[in-house]
Amino acid sequence: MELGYDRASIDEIADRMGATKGRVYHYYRSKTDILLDVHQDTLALMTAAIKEEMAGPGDALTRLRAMARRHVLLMMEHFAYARVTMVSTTQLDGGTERQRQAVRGIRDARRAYEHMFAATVEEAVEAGLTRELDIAVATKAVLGTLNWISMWYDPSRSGAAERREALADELAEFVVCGLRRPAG
Amino acid sequence: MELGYDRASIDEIADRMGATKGRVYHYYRSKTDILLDVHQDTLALMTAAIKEEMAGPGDALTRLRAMARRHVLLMMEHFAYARVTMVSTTQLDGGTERQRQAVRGIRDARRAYEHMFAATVEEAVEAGLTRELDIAVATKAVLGTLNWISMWYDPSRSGAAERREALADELAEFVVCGLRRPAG
DNA sequence: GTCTATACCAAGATAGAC
DNA sequence: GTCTATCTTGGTATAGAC
Repeated sequence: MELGYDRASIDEIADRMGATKGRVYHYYRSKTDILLDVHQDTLALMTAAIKEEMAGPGDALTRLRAMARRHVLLMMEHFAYARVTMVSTTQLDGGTERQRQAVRGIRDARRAYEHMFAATVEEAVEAGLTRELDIAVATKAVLGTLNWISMWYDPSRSGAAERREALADELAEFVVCGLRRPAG
Repeated sequence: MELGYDRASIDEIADRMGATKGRVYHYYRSKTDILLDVHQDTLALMTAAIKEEMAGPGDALTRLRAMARRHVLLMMEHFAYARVTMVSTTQLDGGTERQRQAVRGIRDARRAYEHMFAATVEEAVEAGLTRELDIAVATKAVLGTLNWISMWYDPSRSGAAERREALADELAEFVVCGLRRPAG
């Protein structure tokens, strides 16, 4: 989270655990495997939560708002994971076959995650709740608003639960308004 | 753009120039200096352009739309620079005093850049053009939508000028709608 | 101004004692 | 399961010929 993948050396990681390399390598075969694990855990956690919200009550825009809110709250709550997952997405590449397979799995999981948002946007469009828009681009816009949190949120500064709720509400409102058909 | 800062070795850079290390080090004292230059050039270019749009005609939301459009078009046109600037923002740290000073300059320039958007959002709020919102968060939301392009746009795939214009319009519309006071 | 050759070091990974 | 010691490599940077 603080240093990025490349700058975070195994020695540094071990230091923060109050240990040495040996311990790290007892649990992980390689540095890449650690990163892959972080991605998998984060995606699994967030996918489960968003799937829940997606199945909730209300029309498509109401559910999209709930998904956005939840997404923001999860990112803030698990900020270290979220930030790593966002920032190092493009750097995923496996050396061994096992790792390449893991990378493919992660890419698929990411696509599936984004697709939950895209599908809900599409539903909103078809229900006539939105202005005229391109579904793919609108989905990127929504996720951009939400994911960009990983670039500016500082958990040590605004970590209070109420503050997080307020941020989540504000950003959810922004994306819903960005899509919604103007009244009248 | 393709590999990120750490993975892009000087050897690789030289290769793509059809040269060797020697040439690179003839023009740059260190790898860090190359990155600092990319940041400075990008910020200078974009700041000049957005300042223009900011001084344009129309109310605050109209100008914000123009700024957003221009921001998107610039990011796509200078995509390699834009992507590097976004992705490596947090990795800027200077070893020498000269570099630390450059980093400070870049941070200030970034703040000033963001402030142009924040000031225009504030103007829109004060003119009563927006719904009720937190200016700082709304500005982050706007820039998130726009900057997230650096994570998904593929210039080799959708590089046609009309396509770029359409993307810029779509995203600009999204952010304006995200802020605007609902009619009625 | 550009190259080759090389110094030098940080960091990933392993071996083996305890 | 954890450590220390060590191997190995890739990558930044420099020296100096052309």
